[in-house]
Amino acid sequence: MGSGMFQTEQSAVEQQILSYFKKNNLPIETVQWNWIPFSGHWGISTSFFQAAALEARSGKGGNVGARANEMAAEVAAELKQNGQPPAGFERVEAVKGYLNLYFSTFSFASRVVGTVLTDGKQYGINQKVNQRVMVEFSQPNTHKAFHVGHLRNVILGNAVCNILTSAGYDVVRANYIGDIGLHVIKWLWNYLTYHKGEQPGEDRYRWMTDLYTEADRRYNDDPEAEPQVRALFARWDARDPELVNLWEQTRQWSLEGFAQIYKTLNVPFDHYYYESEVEESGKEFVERMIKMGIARDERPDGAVIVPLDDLAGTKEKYRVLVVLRSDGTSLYSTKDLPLAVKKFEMFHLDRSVYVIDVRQSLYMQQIYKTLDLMGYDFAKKCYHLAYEIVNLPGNVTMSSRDGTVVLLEDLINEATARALKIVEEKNPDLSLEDKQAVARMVALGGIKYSMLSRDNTKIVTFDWETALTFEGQAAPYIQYAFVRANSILRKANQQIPDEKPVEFELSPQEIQLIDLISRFSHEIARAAAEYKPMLIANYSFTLAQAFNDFYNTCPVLSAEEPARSFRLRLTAAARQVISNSLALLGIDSPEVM
RNA sequence: GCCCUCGUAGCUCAAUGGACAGAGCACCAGACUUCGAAUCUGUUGGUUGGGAGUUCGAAUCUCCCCGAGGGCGCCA
Repeated sequence: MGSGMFQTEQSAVEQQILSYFKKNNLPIETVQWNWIPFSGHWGISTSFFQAAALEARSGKGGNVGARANEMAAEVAAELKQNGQPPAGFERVEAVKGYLNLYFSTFSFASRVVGTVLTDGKQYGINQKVNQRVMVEFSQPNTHKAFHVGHLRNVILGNAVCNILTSAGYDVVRANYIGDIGLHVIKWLWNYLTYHKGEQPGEDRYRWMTDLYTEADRRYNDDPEAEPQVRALFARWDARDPELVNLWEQTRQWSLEGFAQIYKTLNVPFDHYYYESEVEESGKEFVERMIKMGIARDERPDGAVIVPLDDLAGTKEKYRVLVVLRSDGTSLYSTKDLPLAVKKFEMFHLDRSVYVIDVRQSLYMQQIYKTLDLMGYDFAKKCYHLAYEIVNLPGNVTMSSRDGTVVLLEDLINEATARALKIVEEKNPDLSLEDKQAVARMVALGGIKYSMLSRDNTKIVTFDWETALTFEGQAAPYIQYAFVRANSILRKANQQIPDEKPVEFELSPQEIQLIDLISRFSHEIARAAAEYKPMLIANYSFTLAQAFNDFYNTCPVLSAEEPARSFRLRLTAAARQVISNSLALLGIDSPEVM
C-alpha cells in the first residue's frame, strides 16, 4: 500500500510499528496499510485489532476493541518526536483502533504532480519484473463471422496485455487462428455442393460469413450432410489439391477480414499461431500419448481418449478428454496440446495465459491436467483467464444459426453514426474530418469501456441502448474530462509553469485528485495480479470524477499565484493520467469532442 | 448425479477480511453573459437471496438451503 513515491517515509513508520509489536511480544511481521477511506483526506492507515486479538488470546483477555484503540494511541504517541509527527506526515491520530497518518499535503502534492509531469506517458509504469508471460487471445475461426460475442475477448485480452506490460512483465501477445477443423470443412462442403465456382462480391468477408451460416443450417437440417462432411474431412487429411487450394484462398479472405478488424480496434499481436500448423504434430503427439499409456486408443469402435479421472485418481472431476476422433481426424484438443508445448519452447515463458470464455473451463483444466500427467512441469504455469459471454436481452445467446449475431462492423458503424450526431451538435465548428475522427474515438471508446467495466465473471447483456450510451459511467465521460483539462491548458498556450515551492492550503477536491493520481501504479499492479482491467476502468472513471470536482470548485486560469501555477500543473498531471489510464484500456483520448 | 460461476438500491454494477456497503441509470428539484452543461448540485432509495459457522471484525472465507446461468467422450 502507499505509493512508491512515499516508500521512504512509509517504511520508517513501519519499522517503528514493528518494533512496537516486538516489544509487546506480538508475532506480527508485516504492517497492512490501507488508504484513509474518507474522501478529501489523504494518507495511510493501519489497524490494531489483530494485535489486540492476539494479545487477548495469549491469556491477557480483555476487550479487543478498546485495547486496539489503546495500542493505536500508544503508537501514535511513540511516532511523535517532541509532539511533531514523523517526517513526511503532518498529522497522526488514533481513532477507533486505527492509526491514521496524514501526508504533508503540499510537499507530497508537489512530488506527485512533479513525477507525473516528468514521466509523462511513462507515469504509472512499474519496474521490470523480468518475467515473460504469453497471453493468447481472440482466437477467431476462419470462415465464420466475427461478431460482438467475440469482441469481449479481443478487448479484454488487449487490455490485459497492456496492463501486464505496464506492470513490468515482458508480454507476448499471441493469437491462435482456427483455420482448420470441422467448421472449415463444413464451409468447404457447402461451397462445393451448392456454390461451386462462385466468386465473392465486393465484401468478401461478409460473403464468407453468410455462406457459413448457410453451411451450418444445411449441416444441421440435412441428415445426408454428416457422412458427406466426414468424407470431405478425409479428403482434407489426404491433402486433396483441389480442396487445399480452395482452403488456402478462402482462408486468406477471412484472415484479411481479421486484419481489418484488428486495425480498426487497434489491437496488435506479436505472434500468430494457426491450428493448421499443429494439426500434424498433434496427431504425432497423440501417438506418443498412446505409447506412454496416457491415452487409450479405442479405435475403430471408439475414439482416442485420455481417462483423466482414472489417471489422476479423481472422481467425476476431470472426466474424459477425447484427443482424436475414431476416424483419425483431429479435434481442438489434438492441436491444443502440442501448441502448449510449442509456446514454452519458443518463448521460454514464465506464464501462459489463455483468454477463453468460461464455458471451456473444464476443457482447459483437462488440457492442463493432461500435460501435467505427461510430466510437463510448465503445466502449472498455464492459466485460464475465463470471462463470461455476451448475451442478448432475454438471456439469448448469439448464434450464427439463429441469425441473432450482431456483426462487429455493424456495431461500430452504428456507434460512430450516433457519436457523430452528438459531435455535430456539441461542436459544429469542427471540420468534417475532425468530427469523424472524434466520433470514431468516442464510439470505439464507448464500446470498449462497456466490455471492460464489469467483472470478467459477469455476463454482459448486449443491447444497443446501453452499449451506445454516452452518459454517466462510460468512456465519453472520461474522455470529456480529458478534453476539459486540455481546453484549460490550451488557453494557457500549453505552457506548464515550473514548480513553485510556495505552500498554500489545498482544497479537499485538490487533495482527492492528487491522492487518486498517486495511486495509479498501485492500481496497475493490482489489475495485473488479478487480470482485471475492470479495476483500471473504475479507476479512470473515479479519476475523471475527481477532476470534474476540481474543475467545478477550483478556478485555474483566474486563480491568484501561487495557486494558479500549481493548479495548471495539477491540470496537466490529471490530463496525463486520465490519458494513460484510458490507454491501458485501449481507448484514445481526443483533444476536443 | 458431479463440477463451475453468479445472487448487493427499482435497473446495471462497485466495494485488498476492516471505519458510514458506494457509483451510474431512472425519478424528482435546481445550475450555462462564469476555464467546454457529453458537466455539476441536491432529494429519494439497503435485513448484501435465507440460515449457521470461523474471526476482534464477514457482502467478502467455510458449510447447508433457495434461485439463475453454464459445463460434463469424438463442436470449438
